[in-house]
Amino acid sequence: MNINTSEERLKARNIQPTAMRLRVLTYLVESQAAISLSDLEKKFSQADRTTLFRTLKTYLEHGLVHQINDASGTTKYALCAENCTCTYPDDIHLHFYCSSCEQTYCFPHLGIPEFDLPENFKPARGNFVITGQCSSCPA
Amino acid sequence: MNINTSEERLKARNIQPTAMRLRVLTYLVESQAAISLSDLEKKFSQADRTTLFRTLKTYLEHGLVHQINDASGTTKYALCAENCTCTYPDDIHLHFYCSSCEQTYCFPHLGIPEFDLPENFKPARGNFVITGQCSSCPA
DNA sequence: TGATATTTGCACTATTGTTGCATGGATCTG
DNA sequence: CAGATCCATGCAACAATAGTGCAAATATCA
Ligand SMILES: [Mn+2]
Ligand SMILES: [Mn+2]
Ligand SMILES: [Zn+2]
Ligand SMILES: [Zn+2]
Repeated sequence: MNINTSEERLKARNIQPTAMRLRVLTYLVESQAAISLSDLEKKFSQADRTTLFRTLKTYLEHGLVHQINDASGTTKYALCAENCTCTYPDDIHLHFYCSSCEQTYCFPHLGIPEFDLPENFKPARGNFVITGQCSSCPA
Repeated sequence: MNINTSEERLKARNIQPTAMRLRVLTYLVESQAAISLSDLEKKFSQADRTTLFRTLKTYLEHGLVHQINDASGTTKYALCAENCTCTYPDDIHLHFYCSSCEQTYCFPHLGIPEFDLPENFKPARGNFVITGQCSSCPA
């Protein structure tokens, strides 16, 4: 499947491509780091908070984005790879939260090793975050 | 250093052993899983929320407990090993959050591998949580 | 004992995340 | 195209968690 436009990308995940959803997706594509709901509020100040919240919720439910719980207290979101299903451990990767600039980065090439869980512990999802200082911030 | 009593354990971390702090520590020792502030509120309903909040904060600042951000929305706390300094990656371990019973487990024997971070990314702390179903919950 | 420092309790505040409901626009069906 | 239906949006309110300011109580020290 070849996805060129934002509209096609939404349709591929069975998301109705409304004006707002297209604009949020464009913002996500352009962002280098993961974004939060309050980031969206700042970017789209004319739109209602609830609409943006539900936009992210819809994206999440349809596997367009994944959720990141860094130590910042606010949930962040980042685009999934085109054919990602967010299954553990295949599609789970490391995240890095910079406590200086408060940006959260995806490291998709750093996969998560399989942990040797005790008998009858069934993994479903994973959240792996390293906190520290990123390369853009002075030591 | 040999730490037998709760009082000694607090003093070893330079925490003044008040009555409340001793009771909370005992509860932490007895707990099999990580606890939240609201767990403490239920357990010690006579005490003020703020006191319990600040007790955990003090424990955290003195390295007696470590903080776990599972996906439950509430921060959890668990006792550190006696000589733990919470440094990455030495003292960081995997946590498991059961979405059925909402308990959070420490797996201290499952260490965290060193990730090959890009140049000039300086790790300081880590939060590694797998969500799923624990061995006590029916499939 | 009196002075000083720490701990606790109460009342508020802040932030994030979430839901109910009414409205408006899009989409479907005949 | 008209009417019915469905979905997205906006507004308001709510809930849960986290955190602060300040004064009273308690412990510690000289
Ligand atoms: Mn990511
Ligand atoms: Mn732990
Ligand atoms: Zn940074
Ligand atoms: Zn369980």
